[in-house]
Amino acid sequence: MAAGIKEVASEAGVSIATVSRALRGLNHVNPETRKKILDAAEKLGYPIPQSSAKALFGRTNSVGVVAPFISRWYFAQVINGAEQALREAGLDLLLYNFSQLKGRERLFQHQLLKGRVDALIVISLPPTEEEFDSMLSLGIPIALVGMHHAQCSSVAIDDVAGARTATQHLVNLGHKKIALLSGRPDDPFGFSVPQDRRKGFMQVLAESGLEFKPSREVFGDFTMHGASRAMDDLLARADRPTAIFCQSDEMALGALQAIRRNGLKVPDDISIIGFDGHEMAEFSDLTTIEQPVALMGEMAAWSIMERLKLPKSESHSLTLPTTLVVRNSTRRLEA
Amino acid sequence: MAAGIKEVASEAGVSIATVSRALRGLNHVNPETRKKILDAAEKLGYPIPQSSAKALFGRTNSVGVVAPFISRWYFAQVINGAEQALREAGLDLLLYNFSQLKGRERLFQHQLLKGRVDALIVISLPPTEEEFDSMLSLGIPIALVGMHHAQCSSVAIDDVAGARTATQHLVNLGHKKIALLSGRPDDPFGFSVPQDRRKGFMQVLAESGLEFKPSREVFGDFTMHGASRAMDDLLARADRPTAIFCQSDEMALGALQAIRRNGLKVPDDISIIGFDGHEMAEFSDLTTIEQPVALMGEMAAWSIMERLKLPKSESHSLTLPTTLVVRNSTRRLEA
DNA sequence: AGTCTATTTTTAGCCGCTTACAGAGTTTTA
DNA sequence: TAAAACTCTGTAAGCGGCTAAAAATAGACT
Repeated sequence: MAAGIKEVASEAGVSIATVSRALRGLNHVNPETRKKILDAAEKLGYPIPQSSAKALFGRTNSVGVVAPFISRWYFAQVINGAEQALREAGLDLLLYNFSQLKGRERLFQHQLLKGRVDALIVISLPPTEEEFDSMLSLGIPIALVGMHHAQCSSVAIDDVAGARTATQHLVNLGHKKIALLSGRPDDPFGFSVPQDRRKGFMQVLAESGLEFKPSREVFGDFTMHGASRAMDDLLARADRPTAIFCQSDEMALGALQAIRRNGLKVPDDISIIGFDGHEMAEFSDLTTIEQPVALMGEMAAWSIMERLKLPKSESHSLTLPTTLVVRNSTRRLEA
Repeated sequence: MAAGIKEVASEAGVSIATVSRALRGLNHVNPETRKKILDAAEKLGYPIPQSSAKALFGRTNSVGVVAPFISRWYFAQVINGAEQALREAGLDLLLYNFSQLKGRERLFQHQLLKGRVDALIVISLPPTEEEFDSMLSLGIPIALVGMHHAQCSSVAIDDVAGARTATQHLVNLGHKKIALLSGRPDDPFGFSVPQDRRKGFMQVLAESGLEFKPSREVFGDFTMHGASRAMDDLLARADRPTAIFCQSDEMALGALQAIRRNGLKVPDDISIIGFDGHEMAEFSDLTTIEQPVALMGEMAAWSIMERLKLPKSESHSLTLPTTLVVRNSTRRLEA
């Protein structure tokens, strides 16, 4: 039942060491001997070397994926992409969710990773420098998704550019009173995404000679609920905007509902554009900026797998393109 | 840097064994000695014993979560719930996705789990009896989510009952021409969900003396895209139904879009009810049958953790309630 | 045959931690 | 007061597989 390397060895009539080498395809093992060993392993149904034992030598054969959320669309997609690539390569995926944890605890958790994983994929979770050092000190390859950092590989999009495209789209349609639906003003995680998307928005507004009124920015917490409430708030204010840029599709969907609830029509009364390329955007006919989310997970996985193979290889930052997808939630402002 | 149990031992001036005992709170350790050890560990920043070494003794301190998809809403929710509960208990979560794999490969993968995990949570993935035996032979606690099986714990809802409630709701509103949006007719996974929900639907129809026309059933593959196409198909047929029961919210959302695209109004021209309690249902004003998805993940985790503690404890099946949530996608049929 | 490589296999120790067992010091029991 | 019973700590043997170094085997060449 519990066929270990030992049983295989005695079955094949060789030593454990020889089995180990044979099974891993190392050289210095006679083809005949290897065949004998392979047969023995087959016969005994010896699946694979127990990984926890291998782990004692540094190779755990698994990589950790760290994310602040795991059921939100964006994160689930990235995780899915990474899982795909990792499993194909025979690597296991350890899932770490840090949504609840703060400060020291989070730091402590990084210690938790010690010896558990060969590499780390960190999704959109901006650590403090201190935490980052803690992670780097693990001495394992790290790939970031959705953000960049000088000291490790990363895959991300250009959020500023994406936001510029989105905003420019609204400006091109003749909109002048453009609102912004942001994340939380007091972001507990310190994400750079809301800042970057806000920056792109502001840039285009400024370049177009449009004034930005603070009263046209509301905060939706990157959730549909939050966005829905924020939108109610915005619509209640005087001088209603004719268009709105939402920093995420999920917020846009929440906003959409609020707009309809308030008796307004999209895009007749108000144009709305999202950001992300959420599956649901297509079905809500939402104009948006698409980013290749699952692909980013895959690429992050490939990146660390390459570093795992060639420890010498350098870390590199990739910036993937975003695409403006125009649907029927935005349209030219009637004169 | 690499503070192991050894360093802690020499720092505290005791043997490794004592450190091991002290750190794990076993008895037979002098309080003073324990304090000395704890201090030493703290000082050296010794996080926790390296788990791969512990794994050599049977406890891997991690549980596997097996699912056919991980980015779909339902699965992501369950995984999230499970992760929550597991992390709280200090257990790691290994994610296994089997969407691509078939037959023997899947079986082989189960072997992969050997020695990697202390327990297994299997989400809505109905294995063949053979595969199931393979999993059971791992000799570890297994909890099923979304289905039941005689030989292990499970958490699920009563899909038949839920479907009955949904269908009854439509019948009560006076609908007679009720369509069904199912999964795939040739389900590659053999899920029981589509069958059960179909059964509940059929039961109520029969009990209400309503005839079911095969031409009123279309297949949406449990995706928005599939549902959208299926709905186009259905609407093109003669004798349009006045109501439709979708076996999942995601399909309902796809259907909703198709209905609107075809120039019809919900609920004026057609009533639609979904199933699951998808977050998006609320924002699309979709009547649905809600099930406590994340909770099911949590309960599955609790269940196996209990079995991990008390190996003697029996496996139990839990059936959680579903709730009809009425929104504005269904309404009384005008006479 | 004897010496030297090249190739293949075994021996032995180790990875970091657990745990049975034993030993030393203390306290309870008889 | 000696024996029995605890407490606490250390010793050492692994867990299951890896790997450096030693050993054995096989050819090749003087």
